[in-house]
Amino acid sequence: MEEQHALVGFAALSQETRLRIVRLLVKAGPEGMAAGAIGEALGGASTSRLSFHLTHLEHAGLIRSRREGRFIIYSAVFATLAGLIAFLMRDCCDGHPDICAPVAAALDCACDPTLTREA
Amino acid sequence: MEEQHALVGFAALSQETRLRIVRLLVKAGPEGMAAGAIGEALGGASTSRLSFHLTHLEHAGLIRSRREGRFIIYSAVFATLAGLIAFLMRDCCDGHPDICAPVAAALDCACDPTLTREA
DNA sequence: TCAACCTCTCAAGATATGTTGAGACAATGA
DNA sequence: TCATTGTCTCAACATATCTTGAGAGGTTGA
Repeated sequence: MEEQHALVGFAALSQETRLRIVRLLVKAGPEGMAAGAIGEALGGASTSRLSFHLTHLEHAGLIRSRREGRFIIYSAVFATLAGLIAFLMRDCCDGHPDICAPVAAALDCACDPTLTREA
Repeated sequence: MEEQHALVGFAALSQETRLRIVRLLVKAGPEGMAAGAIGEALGGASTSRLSFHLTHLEHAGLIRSRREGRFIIYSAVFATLAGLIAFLMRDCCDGHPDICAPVAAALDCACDPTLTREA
């Protein structure tokens, strides 16, 4: 990931509505959610406001959309999220393998830790 | 980490000068760098501008400062960086352990993968 | 075709953010 | 004490961003 992409990504995440959308879609997984469902989950965001932020997030590459009938379904792009994290922490360990341990530990999810070494 | 802290953190990272400072300090490790050295590494940022962004980052908890003689040394706060990542990806794996694998893989540093399971 | 539905686009005002330059504070060594 | 060095604070301007409301574009089922 290049700096410019990272800047756009972090800017996209630095707004309350957008951060909530991303976290919602991270939880929703690849199936994603329709724009209307996102709006409901967020509780009373006007459609234009929601659309503005969804467009913003899509331009940042953090989410993607697909049409299903009259619904537009949004889902998180996990590769971009991974890229942001990688860009931020790149070179953190050069000569100091212990330093970024808490960062790795932050991914306290159910992932098999062996996955960390692949790809 | 709470939402408000995460928002402040991502906002701090969404500005070119600040993102460069953080990456510089991530590489510098716990020893950190003096404000002047940071300014030189960044190449021609005025002192007031640099100070503004350093203060901003410190308020966001992403860096900390200590005085050494007439120098002020800044260093990255890895726990906050870890918190940001954790906040973003929390619950990503519920029922889908394979989804966040690329995110974990993004931490392609020299860390011992077993560290991922600790703390 | 028509009405209902879901979502997007656009322009305008309010608010937040970044940059600059001048000046001030603190620490050092002579 | 004084000059020098390193860094911070402040106010003003320029710019970017968010919200709102009205309106329009596709899609569906009758």
